Amino acid sequence: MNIPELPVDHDITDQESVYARLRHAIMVGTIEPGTNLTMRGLAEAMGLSPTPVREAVRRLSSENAIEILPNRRMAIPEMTLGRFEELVALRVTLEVHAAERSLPYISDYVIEKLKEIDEAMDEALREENLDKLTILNQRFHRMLYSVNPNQVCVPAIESVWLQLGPFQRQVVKRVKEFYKIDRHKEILTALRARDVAALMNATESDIREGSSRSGRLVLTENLTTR
Amino acid sequence: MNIPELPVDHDITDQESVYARLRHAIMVGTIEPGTNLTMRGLAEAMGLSPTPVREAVRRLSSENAIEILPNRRMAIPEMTLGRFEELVALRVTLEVHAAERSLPYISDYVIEKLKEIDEAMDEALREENLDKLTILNQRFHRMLYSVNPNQVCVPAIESVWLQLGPFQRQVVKRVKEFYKIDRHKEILTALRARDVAALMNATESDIREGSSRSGRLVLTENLTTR
DNA sequence: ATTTAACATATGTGATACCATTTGTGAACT
DNA sequence: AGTTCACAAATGGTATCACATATGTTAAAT
Repeated sequence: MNIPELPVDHDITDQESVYARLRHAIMVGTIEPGTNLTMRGLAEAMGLSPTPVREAVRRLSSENAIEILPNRRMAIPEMTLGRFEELVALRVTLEVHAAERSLPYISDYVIEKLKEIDEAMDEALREENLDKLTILNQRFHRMLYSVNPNQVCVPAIESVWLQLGPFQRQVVKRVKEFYKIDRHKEILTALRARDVAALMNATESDIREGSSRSGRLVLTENLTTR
Repeated sequence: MNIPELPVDHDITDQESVYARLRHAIMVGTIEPGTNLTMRGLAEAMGLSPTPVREAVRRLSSENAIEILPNRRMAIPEMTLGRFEELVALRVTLEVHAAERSLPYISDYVIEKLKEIDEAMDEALREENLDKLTILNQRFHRMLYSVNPNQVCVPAIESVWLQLGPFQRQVVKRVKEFYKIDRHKEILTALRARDVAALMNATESDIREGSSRSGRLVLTENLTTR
């Protein structure tokens, strides 16, 4: 298993750095669904004792990113078609909600920042750098929702991202086949016009086209090939 | 501080029992907003070493039920009017979504079970047993959303409950002043009729009237008295 | 009397040790 | 060859200890 390192912020506890590393790895899909994890294995892989690893893993289990089996062993959950549909539906509901409640707080400065992220995404797409694409896409959405000063839904949204993450890698390869219209451009237009309805529409389309269709295809293909 | 004990399920780890106890205490509002917590304090209060307590507390911090301060100390977050409005709005969105997606899986058996819970709530209201009322209300909603076999939003919903919990105690006393129409009866009627629109409406009204109005009043009163 | 400095106490963090349980392996048996 | 049993290794769970940092307190200095 390959858990990418992350820039080490000093003055951070080991537990938090393990948490950040695992979270990142899961979110970009580095760890395959069904992978079994062990405290000691992870600890050794990161050169730490099991103690901080346990705390990080427990946190991720509470975010439903890691599944605790009845044997007290841990694994990255498998994806099923039913669960996938529910997760995408929840993602749409949560992100449309978050976008709607962010609009009143949007500034031209933030719109400019979002445009820059979107341009970087175009480049990542040309380079076919899928990890980068995933990260930037999440950054785009997170920044939008975070302009709401009392924002409370990003954690819930990220939990959904975490649950879709391991499955992401299989899906993202297909994105180019499906993602014809750039919905981020539509989101930006809606933001500039302060148009709630258009914003909600664009957000929903972005999510649906970005992963829903291709994800469903991958899952149904897997079913037929088995 | 008073952290109620919970029925001890054997074959459960200490970490999980601490987690369950703290979670329950927070959710019914036993612990006041702003309370400072310490690992060793909690450990001593529960007769355990700090290790399992740390893991439980970390999980709750990832669910935004416990706040980790920059000093590495922990506290139950204070409530503000802005955060409260956001939490209620998120609760409405999530629970309306969950209810909608549960309806197709509803059976007469479950409707009967829900009716029983609702009747127990009527009794708790007569007895003015507010803790029991809170627990039963949560059980009612959780059971409804859980009939969806691929359900993935209950954890997100419970995270919101956790964040509203500490503030709950101040609010729930007022509920009688505001909660005139029994929306649970409306929910049951909508379920029996398999009427999506009515179900979503009743769910939203239930949440709004159950806590939103009285909560906002408490918060604005606090602001003026300070 | 107020502020500052020094010291004692309390707290969070992480490594280690020990135990119970589970998993893995290999030999004996059918 | 397949199954079963016994033993070894691995793993999770918790307590304890050591260390660094933060907090609280007391005494000295202004």
